[in-house]
Amino acid sequence: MMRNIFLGFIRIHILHHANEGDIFGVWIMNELRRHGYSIGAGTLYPILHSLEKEGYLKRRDEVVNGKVRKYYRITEKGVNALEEAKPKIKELVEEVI
Amino acid sequence: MMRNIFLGFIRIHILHHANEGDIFGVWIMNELRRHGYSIGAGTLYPILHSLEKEGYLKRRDEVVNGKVRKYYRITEKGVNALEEAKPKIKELVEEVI
DNA sequence: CTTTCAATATCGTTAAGCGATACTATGCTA
DNA sequence: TAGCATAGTATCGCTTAACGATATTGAAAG
Repeated sequence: MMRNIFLGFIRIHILHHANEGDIFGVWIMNELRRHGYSIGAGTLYPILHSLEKEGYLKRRDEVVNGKVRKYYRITEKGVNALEEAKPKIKELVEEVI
Repeated sequence: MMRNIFLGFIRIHILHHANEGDIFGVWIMNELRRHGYSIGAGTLYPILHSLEKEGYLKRRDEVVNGKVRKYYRITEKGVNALEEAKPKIKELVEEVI
């Protein structure tokens, strides 16, 4: 029951965090686990790729501690999508809560 | 983007309405359309069936205008699930909004 | 007993989620 | 400079969910 909702929300959460700073796959997985949710790599990475492909995120490769990380940051299009989504989500949630 | 979120929410919406009164398939479809969302029969009915099977809803058949309707109403288990879900949803949404 | 109609049900296809496993590129060690 | 260890990313194959389209149901009307 909650898993569905969480999954529906995951793209919004990703955009939200990518709006506040640079994020990367493993960081997101940890962040979500901190909040009691978990997502596998096989789910997360395809989502990141599609968000990038659709222009909501942009990618920047960087070497950190000798390992390559793919940092993602929100784009203008992503910001717009996020801002458009917020009131709709609010409406959707407030009816029930 | 919004479709995902809406779909994640649909079970909660169904439970919510089934908590306020008797509901049935077509009514739900219309109710959602009023709010700007749509769901096909091929998606909705399997969801209703599974919610019933898992004990969140109970069904009652009734004849209305010479047609058989399957009315659904929330169960005790459904009420519990709904009440448990609310604060989690709130938390999930408030971080982003 | 045939037709009509609102409503429900399901079939076959497409898309999404997921665990498991493999890959990549760098720094470290010697 | 060859070899190894490791964080992080990528993808394969399977399972489950969403969906449009089409079929089925059963009471009532004629």
